[in-house]
Amino acid sequence: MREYRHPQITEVQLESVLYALSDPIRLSIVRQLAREGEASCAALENGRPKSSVSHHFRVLREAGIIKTRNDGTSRINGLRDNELAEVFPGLLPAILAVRS
Amino acid sequence: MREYRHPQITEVQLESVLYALSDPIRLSIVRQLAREGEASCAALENGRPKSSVSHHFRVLREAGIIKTRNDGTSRINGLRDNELAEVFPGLLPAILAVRS
DNA sequence: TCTATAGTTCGATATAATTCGAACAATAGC
DNA sequence: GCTATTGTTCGAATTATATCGAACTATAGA
Repeated sequence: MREYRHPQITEVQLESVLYALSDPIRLSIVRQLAREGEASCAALENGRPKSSVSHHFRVLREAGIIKTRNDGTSRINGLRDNELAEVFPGLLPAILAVRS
Repeated sequence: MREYRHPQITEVQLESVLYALSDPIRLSIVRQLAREGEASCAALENGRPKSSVSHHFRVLREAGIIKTRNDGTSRINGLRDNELAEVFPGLLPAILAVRS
């Protein structure tokens, strides 16, 4: 599959990040990535339809929160936490510190 | 007018806060409140229809981000920043630190 | 009491997001 | 090449949000 387009971290919008993280499913995906590091989409599906999960990954990716790379038939997702810390210092840690 | 219902700070949902702040108009209201302290709704209208602005204040209030009290014919709004810091430490400061 | 001021609420419309099945695409392994 | 595995994309239905005019409520002040 083709590569994804990830926004430059400098063009990431605060509003888009907040919106992306305001969805419980997406927030739980981000929490899981924070706990476990990288993960495939399948590892984060939790029984939901693949198309729905794929949609949420897209929102997170386009908001600049995760990066996705190809590995065989899998996509490996990871947080862009270091980059986010450059433009929104403290934001992701503050969110992840909240009891799930 | 009757009093508003404000959620207890302990029942405020992180997702609701993030959602409320993901709207540019609401975020700008919050930034303005952070800069100037308390303000009436009218002071934050910026030429928008009153009914639209009222809607955004409601979203912010129900999310637990602002408190509103009556003062004559005006409502005075203020951030619940101290309370929010108890449940989501560092969140609001991280958001407000971002260049508008 | 009359009028102005400040917001809320209602209702209708328009726009956007979510959800998920079905079809499709890309890779790995036999 | 065939098949299984992983996801993506499309399309359609449902749901949620935003927007804003109009009617309404509540208070202040003359």
